[in-house]
Amino acid sequence: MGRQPCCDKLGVKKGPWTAEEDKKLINFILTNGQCCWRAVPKLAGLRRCGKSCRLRWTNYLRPDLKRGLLTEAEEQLVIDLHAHLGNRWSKIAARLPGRTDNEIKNHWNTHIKKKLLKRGIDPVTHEHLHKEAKPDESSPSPAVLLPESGNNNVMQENDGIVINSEDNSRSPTENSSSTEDSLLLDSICNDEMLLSSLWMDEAPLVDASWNKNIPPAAENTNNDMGYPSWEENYTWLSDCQDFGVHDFGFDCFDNMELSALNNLEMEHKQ
DNA sequence: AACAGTTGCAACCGCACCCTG
DNA sequence: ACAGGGTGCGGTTGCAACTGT
Repeated sequence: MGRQPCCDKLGVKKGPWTAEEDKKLINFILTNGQCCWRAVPKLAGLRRCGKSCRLRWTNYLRPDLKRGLLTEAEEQLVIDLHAHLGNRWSKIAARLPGRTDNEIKNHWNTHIKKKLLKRGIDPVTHEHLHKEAKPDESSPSPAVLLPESGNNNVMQENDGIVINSEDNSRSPTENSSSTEDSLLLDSICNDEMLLSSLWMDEAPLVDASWNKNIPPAAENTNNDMGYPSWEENYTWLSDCQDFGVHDFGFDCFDNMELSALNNLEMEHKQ
């Protein structure tokens, strides 16, 4: 009812972001931090809606993002958390450092859903689609099978939702996830308090460190959450952005002067 | 090589929630 | 208590890349 649109539809660009736009947004956020998103496009010189800027930043440009496919461990964790939380992707994403809700949602819809269906599991309820196909279901109450934590397969009862274990064919050693992933998974799956707190929405979010208005220089310092430093992320961005994040002129890097932007911009145009 | 079908992901849309005055 | 603005979230769409014929 008379609610103002988040942006003036006229003159607002839509569709894929260009390298130039990314650069502007990154520079702006790194210089000013995240402030009122509505004001960002104007201040950053972008013809985009503030919402679009926020989405682009949180889903793609944020330097603390991991790229690439989810590891087996992460995938299993997503399944586990989904069984508890349902389609609350942001809550799930909060448990997977460096992953975004959008990324997880996409991965769920394109990969995990199919995998579960293949195994005869309903991706919505996490219950077996064909009970008869599972003759040994003698357990009176549904149980949650948490992913391998070290060497113990933990069957855990939980709120009447069944999570099937990962493909039985997958041996623990086959789990290609990194030690970090395993530790993360272990810590989460073994932490009943955490699991219950997920229900209560009270647990501290793991990515809470990536927050508003943090000057890049401060962010650059070590954090005790073990997130990649800005230097590390810079490397990531270099790898992942085809236009080269070195074009961005992070002012937190001594040797990255804003003036370099212009040079690199020219480079990009070639 | 060309085309059609499929897949995967980035981005958009609209609603809901939260905060502030 | 209420209204309005800002932000976050989940669902959906569009399109590029990939695969099969």
